[in-house]
Formats: sequence, structure tokens, C-alpha cells
Amino acid sequence: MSRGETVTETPHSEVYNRIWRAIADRKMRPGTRLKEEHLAEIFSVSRARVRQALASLERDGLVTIVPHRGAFVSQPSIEEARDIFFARRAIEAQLAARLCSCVTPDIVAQLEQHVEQERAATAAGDTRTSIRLSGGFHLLIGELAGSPYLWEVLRDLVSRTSLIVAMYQVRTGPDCGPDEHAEIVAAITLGDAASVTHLMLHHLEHLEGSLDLEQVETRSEDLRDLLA
Amino acid sequence: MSRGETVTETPHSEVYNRIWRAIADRKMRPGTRLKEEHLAEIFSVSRARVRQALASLERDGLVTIVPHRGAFVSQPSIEEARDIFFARRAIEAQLAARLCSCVTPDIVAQLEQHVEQERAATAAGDTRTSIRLSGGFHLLIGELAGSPYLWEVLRDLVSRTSLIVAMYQVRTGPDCGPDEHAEIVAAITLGDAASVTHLMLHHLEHLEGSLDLEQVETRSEDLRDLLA
DNA sequence: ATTAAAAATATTGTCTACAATTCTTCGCCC
DNA sequence: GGGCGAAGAATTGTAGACAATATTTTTAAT
Repeated sequence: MSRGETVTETPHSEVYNRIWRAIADRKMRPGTRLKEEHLAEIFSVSRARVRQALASLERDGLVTIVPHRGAFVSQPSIEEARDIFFARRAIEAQLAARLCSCVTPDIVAQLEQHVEQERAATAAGDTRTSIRLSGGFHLLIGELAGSPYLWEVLRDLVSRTSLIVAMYQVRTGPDCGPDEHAEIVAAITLGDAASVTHLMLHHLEHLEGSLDLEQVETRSEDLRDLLA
Repeated sequence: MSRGETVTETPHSEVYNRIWRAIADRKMRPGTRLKEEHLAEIFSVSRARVRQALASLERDGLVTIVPHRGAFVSQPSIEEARDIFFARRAIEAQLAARLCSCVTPDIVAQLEQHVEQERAATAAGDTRTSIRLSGGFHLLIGELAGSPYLWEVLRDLVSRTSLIVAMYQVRTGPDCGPDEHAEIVAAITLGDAASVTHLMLHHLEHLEGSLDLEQVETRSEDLRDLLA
């Protein structure tokens, strides 16, 4: 697994990666339509490759394909959003705890360096880099914990989270500040598994809590009341 | 989500499902080559559809596609096998615990009914059904725990486990007996989360322990020693 | 003017043919 | 006799064309 850039470049297709990045970095809003032919000429490839990439992205939950209509950047529902956060708590708590039990100076150094980069990006007001590094921190923990499978799952969860934040955030800004990350790193350095688990759960709850996931689904039946 | 059959039928393609089942039910040994044209005529579809299905199956980790060579039923390495079991312990412990906190008589009834089916299949010596129901029990817990996302992950993990068992089992028979499942159901009935977590971890360790995952990778360098 | 139907357009879904690559077999040389 | 090399066969990867379906626009009728 690569160092430095921390992230991605895993799945096969070039066009898959390009679209993945565009969505995960929030260059495209949820609901954006993705026309096959359009993408094909942008990337100078045939429609077949675009189709394949879109199919993979659908399995990742990043795009939604509706038959004979086309592909759209997914718009996760509130229920899905809560489920994703539940899954993240379950998985990341385990990974962070495992990392505690096998912590080394090299690992601590990598984590601290990453937090430092986050601080720099935040200080410089570089929102895009800040977003990417925020997710990257969680992926780095997963990578260092040494479970390739759960790392893949986490990569998926983080990218879905990016979509969720794009849909339900109330104020703009980085998803999670470097400070809470620094606390987690400190606890990992001490090898305090219980504390790390607690901090990670709290951190994720904090992120979830900063979103507006309270809105009631406006069902068609309710429209009468709204318009009364 | 369907009841009764408990399982699958999730992803789109018919041919995907057929191949998935064949692998998960261990009708095909790991390493089996899957020729596109061959599959195409078996299912009476075009090669394009087969290709699409194989691509999806590769993302599931059930087949391995090597460029310009073709698709093969995956042969998970020992390291991958251990990683899969680690992931299962992490996820299933969480799901089982969550199920405890929201247990209802209906849930208990479903679980008990499932274990009963397992008992019947085992008693009848129906190995294939037994294998399917063994995995189905774990999926049922995931389904009842109410996290669609983690259920998907679990479905993936269970099918991969089936491959792993096919490769590394020492004695044939059902993957995990109904008895340990019954114990877990009993603990869930009592709502004893700590006990359920413990039983589930033990159960998965038992399954992993029944496999021969000790064999050292025979590297080319070691061949000299082996042949001395 | 508004609604509804019908044609036209645009986009996706699928299939077939061709190009690129790898594996196999046959021949040749050491 | 064994090993290396090249031609042929087989299989995958890709592209382009055609068919099916949804959307939009136009047209007509109430």
C-alpha cells in the first residue's frame, strides 16, 4: 500500500478512479446526472468503459443507476446516512483498538505527520485539501491497523460519508477538525485502547451530530398539510 | 428483504446470481477457470452479460480476473483468510450485540425456526443445505440487527468464508454445527449482550480453528529445503 | 388556455464483429 | 533427448452499430 498519498488508486479502471475522486472530493453535487456519452468524450474512451466504471461505482453506492434513465450521483437518504455512521462506529472502533495493540514509533510518526498536514491545510483555508485529509486520517488508521478487507470497507464508508456531508451539512467547513484527530493520535501513542475507542466513537458522533439529519421525510400525503 | 429463504437475490443480474450461488454453495472448487464463452452458452446469454457479471463477482472477491488470461474462482490466501475472520469477528460481534438491545418475540421465533431447519438438514445428512443454512444463520442475525449496509458486508464475508472453508477444511461436514448457533440464540433471547458477544467470538474462532491455516507459504527459496 | 395524445429526439441497453494478447503446439537447433 | 523459438489457435479486451425505452416537443381538441 502506498505511503504519502495515503489513499485510493486501488481499483482497476482509470475512469473509475477519476469519477470516484470527483465525487469523493465533492466536485459534483449529489443528484448530478452522469451521461455516458458525455463522460466518454471527456475521458476519451469508449462508452463501454464508462459503463463498466459506472457499474462499479453503483456497487460502491456513489452513483445510482435507474434503468433506461441513466446514472446519477447518489443522494443517500437520512436512514442510509444513519446506517453508514453506525457501520463506521462499529468498524472504526475495532480498527482503532487494534492499532493500539500494535503501535510502533513509526506508526505514531505517520499519524502525527498526517495531523500536521491537516493543520496546515486548515490554516491555509484550503477547503478541498482539508476535506480529503479529513477522510484520509480515518483511512490511515484503517491502513495502519492492518486489515486490508476492513480498509476497503472503510474506504467505501468514508466516500459515502462525503456524499452524506455534502447533502446534509448545515455550515460549510472541514468535516472534522484536526484537534479531535490529534486527541485520538495522542491516545494511540499511549496505547490506551479503551480511551481510543471512546474518542473515536465520540468523534464520529460529533460529525454525525453536526449534520441536519432530523428533517422529516415529506411524504406525498403530508403535502396537503404543508400547503394548507 | 425476503423471509424464509433468508438470503441473496440482492444484485441485479440473473447470471450473477447463478454463478454466485454456484460458488457460495461450493459447487465449483477454488481455482476453477471460468471461460466467458462457455458461461455464455450455458446461460444462453451474450458474452457481454457474462463479462458484466464476472466484473461484479470480482468486486465481491469471489472470482479473480487476470488481464488477458480470464476469470477464475478465487483462491484466498491464508493471510486473506485470517483477515476475513478478523473482519467477521469485528462486525458480527457488533451486530449480535445490537440485536440484543432490540430483541422481540418475533425475532426469537425466527432465529429458533432457523436453527430448527439447520438441525433437520444436519440430521438428514443434507450437506449442501446444511452449508447454506449455516451461513444463513449469520446472515439472519445481520438482517434482524437492522443495518442494511453491514448486512451487505456480511453477505460478502460469508460467501468469502465459504471459499476459504472449501480451500482449507481438513474434514468435511457442515461449517458450524447447529448447537453453537442454538447457544447464541438462547443468549439473544435473554438479551445478554456481553454473553452473546463472547459466544459469537468464540463461535467464529472455533470455525477458524477447525481449518488448516498453519501451512507455511512455500516460497521458491524454500523449495531447496523441501527437496533436500 | 389547458390538457392530452402522438411524433420526434435523445439516451441507455444489448449484441456482434474486430483487434490485442496470451497460451499451445510444432519445428529446429544444440 | 531437452530446450529454445516461432507460428497458429484460442480467449479476452474494445469499439461501434442497432434496438428498446424514456423524455421532450409539437399538435390538436376540449
